[in-house]
Amino acid sequence: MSPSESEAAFLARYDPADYARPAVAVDLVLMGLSAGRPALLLLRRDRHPHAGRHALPGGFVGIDEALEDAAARVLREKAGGVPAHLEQLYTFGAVERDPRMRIVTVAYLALLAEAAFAEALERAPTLSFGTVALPRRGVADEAEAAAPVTVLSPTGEALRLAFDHAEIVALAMRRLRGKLDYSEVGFRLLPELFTLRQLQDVHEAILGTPLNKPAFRRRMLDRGWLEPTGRFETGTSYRPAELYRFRPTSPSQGD
Amino acid sequence: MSPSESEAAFLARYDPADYARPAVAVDLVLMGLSAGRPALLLLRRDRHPHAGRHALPGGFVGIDEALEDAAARVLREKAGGVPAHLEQLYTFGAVERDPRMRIVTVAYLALLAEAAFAEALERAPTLSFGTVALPRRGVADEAEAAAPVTVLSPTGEALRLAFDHAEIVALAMRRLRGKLDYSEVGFRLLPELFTLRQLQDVHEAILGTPLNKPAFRRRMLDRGWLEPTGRFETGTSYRPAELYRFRPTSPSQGD
DNA sequence: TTAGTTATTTTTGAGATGAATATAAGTCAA
DNA sequence: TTGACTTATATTCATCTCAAAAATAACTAA
Repeated sequence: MSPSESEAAFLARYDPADYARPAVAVDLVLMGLSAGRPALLLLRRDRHPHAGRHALPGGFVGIDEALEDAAARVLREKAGGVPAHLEQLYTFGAVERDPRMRIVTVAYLALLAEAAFAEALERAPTLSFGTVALPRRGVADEAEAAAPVTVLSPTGEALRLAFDHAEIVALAMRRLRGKLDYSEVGFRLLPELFTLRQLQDVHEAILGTPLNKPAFRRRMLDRGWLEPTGRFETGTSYRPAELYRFRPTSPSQGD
Repeated sequence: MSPSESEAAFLARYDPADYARPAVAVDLVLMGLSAGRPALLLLRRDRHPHAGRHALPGGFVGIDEALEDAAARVLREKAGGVPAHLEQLYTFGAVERDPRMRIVTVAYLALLAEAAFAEALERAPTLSFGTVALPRRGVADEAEAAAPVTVLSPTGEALRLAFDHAEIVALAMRRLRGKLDYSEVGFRLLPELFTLRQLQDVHEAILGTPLNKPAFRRRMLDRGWLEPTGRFETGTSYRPAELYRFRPTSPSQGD
């Protein structure tokens, strides 16, 4: 091939080396809050392998489909198209992670607001529900230790997850915790209008630890992300709190 | 299939659905320091597509090869087996990112100590060298803005990178910056024994900003990661600094 | 009107950080 | 040998952040 050959000519006879290829999939950690606890949406497998265990919703990536599009499609297919914040987590590629064949899976974290989470559970009756048991954020584990996460069924038994999905869920929790304080992920779990107490509840649920109230509100307000609406919550006994709205400041990148 | 069928029997006749699959590759950001600046090792492409541009070293993932193993293999093949810290960055899967065929690539960050970096450049004569021009860490860009990174040749011209590799390099820099202060990546760019001034130089090079010396040394020493050796640097004019060694405390996870 | 509960603000103190200064330890040149 | 010079290291002080506590405000229910 001469270097002056045109790019078009080169492409025309390009022969894609055909070695055996791993399959490429996406798996989604559909996370929301339920009764103040971090919760997941799972599918119970009724087939080999790992029949009877619970798995993350996922699907293969189409040959003409971008990774993000595949993740969005799986979200639509499995959770009925509820709105969610999607973010790539990590890619898992151990050789034996699926006994059927070699599958490389790109894990995504999908954050659903509480209403969307409940709606997904209604719309898709095959989805089941698990809460994440936090290993109690000890004092000295700031350095995101490899926290072994346990997923509990609504009745409180520990669920066995299929494949390496427990590892994926653990990573999702770790990522969420790590980003919570300096990114906007916390707001993705809330409705559009929310009180500072609700925001604090979300943070406490994810961190698994109580937070100082005045310090938390000052920090959040100083961030410049909160827009007071002048409206107040209703239906409460006692003094109603002001409702805020999330106002993203900069273009803000996902990681 | 009856649910009581044995798993082995099921696997025996499992027919892996054969849709067209994307190819899976790994690309490595080989990063080190050269003369106090962040630097990269690149390969100049002599073929279509993007002939003449510079690309990250990479390779396809074997059907029986874990992702990390593929990354380690590429490191061996392209950089002559120098030691490096390897860490998965992100997976890029846009449909048209390579005009030849659909390739999903898992990007890895490889950190080479200064000696290893120089050694790789010697051993692999096809590798070329670029420094990363930092867009000067402005005051208010703490929220990892999408910093457009420029890679410069040794003579100072801007290099054009192939494919989406500029994006990958930008992400690598962002990740490095983000983790620098609370993880051990800074030490991966240093030899086993180093002075506090060298450590500070590494941080300043990556952040692109000067740091307060006493505050920096206090912070680092308080981390508990530094083990004084009682030995001192030699060959310097003026007072020699003490040599320290990195001592990882906890098992410490990668991201 | 008063007790009870939660929202919000203010105050206080501890700890981390940045800047400046002081001291120590080496080389080099006279 | 001495002193100038340079850098490492230690100390001091002011500032800032943030947690904890206390005080105040706003509402409901009795």
